[in-house]
Amino acid sequence: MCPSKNQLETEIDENDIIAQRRSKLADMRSLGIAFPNDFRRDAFAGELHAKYDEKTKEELAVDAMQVSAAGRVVLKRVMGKASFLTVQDVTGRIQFYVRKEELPEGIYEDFRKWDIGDIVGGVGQLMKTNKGELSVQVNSIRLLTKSLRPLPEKHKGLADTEIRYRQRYLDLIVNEASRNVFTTRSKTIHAMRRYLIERDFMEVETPMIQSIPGGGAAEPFTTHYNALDADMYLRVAPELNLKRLVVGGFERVFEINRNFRNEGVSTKHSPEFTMLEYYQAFADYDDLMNLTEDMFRTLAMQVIGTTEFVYQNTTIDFGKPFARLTLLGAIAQFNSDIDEKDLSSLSGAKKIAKQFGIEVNKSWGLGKLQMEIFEACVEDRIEQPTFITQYPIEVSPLARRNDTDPSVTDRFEIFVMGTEIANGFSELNDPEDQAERFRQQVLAKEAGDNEAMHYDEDYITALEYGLPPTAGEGVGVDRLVMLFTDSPSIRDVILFPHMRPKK
RNA sequence: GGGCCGUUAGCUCAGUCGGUAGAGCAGCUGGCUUUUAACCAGUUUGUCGUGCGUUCGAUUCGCACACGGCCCA
Repeated sequence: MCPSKNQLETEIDENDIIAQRRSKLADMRSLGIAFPNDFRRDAFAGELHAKYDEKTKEELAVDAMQVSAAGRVVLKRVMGKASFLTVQDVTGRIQFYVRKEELPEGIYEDFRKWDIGDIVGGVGQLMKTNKGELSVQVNSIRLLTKSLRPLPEKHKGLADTEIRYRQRYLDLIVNEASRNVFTTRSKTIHAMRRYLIERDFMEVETPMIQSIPGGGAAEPFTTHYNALDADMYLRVAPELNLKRLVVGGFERVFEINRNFRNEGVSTKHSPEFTMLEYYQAFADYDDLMNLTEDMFRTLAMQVIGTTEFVYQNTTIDFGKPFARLTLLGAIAQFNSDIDEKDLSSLSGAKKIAKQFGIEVNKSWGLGKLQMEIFEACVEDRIEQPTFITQYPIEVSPLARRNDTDPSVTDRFEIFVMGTEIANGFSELNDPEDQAERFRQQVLAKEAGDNEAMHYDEDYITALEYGLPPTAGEGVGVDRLVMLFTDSPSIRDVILFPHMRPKK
């Protein structure tokens, strides 16, 4: 009989270290339960340090506190009759002091064979060593889970980005900085949720699988829904459904969830990314800029404890009022040789676009040209948080027209360190205008723009029932976490970034 | 999709102007009852990413491919 593929792979993957550990596990199996689950702890490393680091050796000796702690062995210093183990749990590291004479007969000899990476539990007295390190002097120690594979190098850790992403668990075991990134991510999302709930927003979940992908200019992933026998899409945004909910009377809603865009991968783009999207009735884009500014400031304080932080060697200040510039004003401000007037005519804008080496597509209107020029000569250069407003109608098919200048919308995006962090606007609630904008999108799609939107008839119907005056915004959660954690790549803040399957 | 860089022991890395490889850590053996990346002595481990080519000989040179990273579109 041929061995299965899995067996083959396992065999190929084996080396001496794994074989030795597997043999140790076999010995454990022969003695009884090799993977026990009856050890209970009453202490965590981090709490022990927080509570007792200040106590002296003598004070601890008088108290003679008994604790039981558990975790993964990350360092060991074994001597003939006594040893020190550094054990890591979810809160940090605590040292175990293991003395042969305090353990039952024969246990110390077994213990000496345990490996770095094993999960152990120990019970004993809290004490301080002569060098002042808080430790648990164990009178009972058990191997709770045998680790068959050697951990990465104990000091330099795991550096190989491919392994860090593919085997994130290893990265998390070994690299404290990586653990911190993901706890910061969790705190950010928690604080965001609390911020909105405190302001009477209701959290909702809307479909990931949609028959018409809407709400964003992006190419969707496609799939087939067997039970309905229908081709479907993974959503590119929850926008249209959230606004349907506002039509339904939920005047403040938000969703923190994944969006999927079948597009390029880069340090700033992941095809599967997390977005906060929220809608507030009886508010406009100006209200949301104010809310965004306050929310970002609040999150920074709550999550990293300061509104001033360093991102890739640049100090970012969320404490000062965020700059606000119109799209055309920003282009003019960052390029002293460009005048807003030149940007306002099709011929002038084309000329400027060509100066920046932009390949002008014939189907582009003035608005698209202006957007391209902005991206070419402003976006990357914005460092401190800056709202850009008044985006052209052509590139904002769901946003409300400005009352005084109908060629632009009441829309903003906020940029930090050359990256768009959020996009919001007063919602277009005129169903007839929206229908016309959808028709323009369909024309663009037919002309070959894969990112153009579909015509969503039901959404128009919803608007015809009446969407109250509303503003909404999407916030790139991953990108915000990148800022808070000083991470250069979006993959660094996603636990399991997509990788090409290994062959 | 294009450009550049990388892939060597379980991990972190060196190296070979072409003669099949080393260090530290981890592992193993021995010693050590307050260590701190413990220490001391000894010791094991590699399809040098894959394939093809050039060559007497390729981990090293060339080409292709795979995977990853960064930049650009």
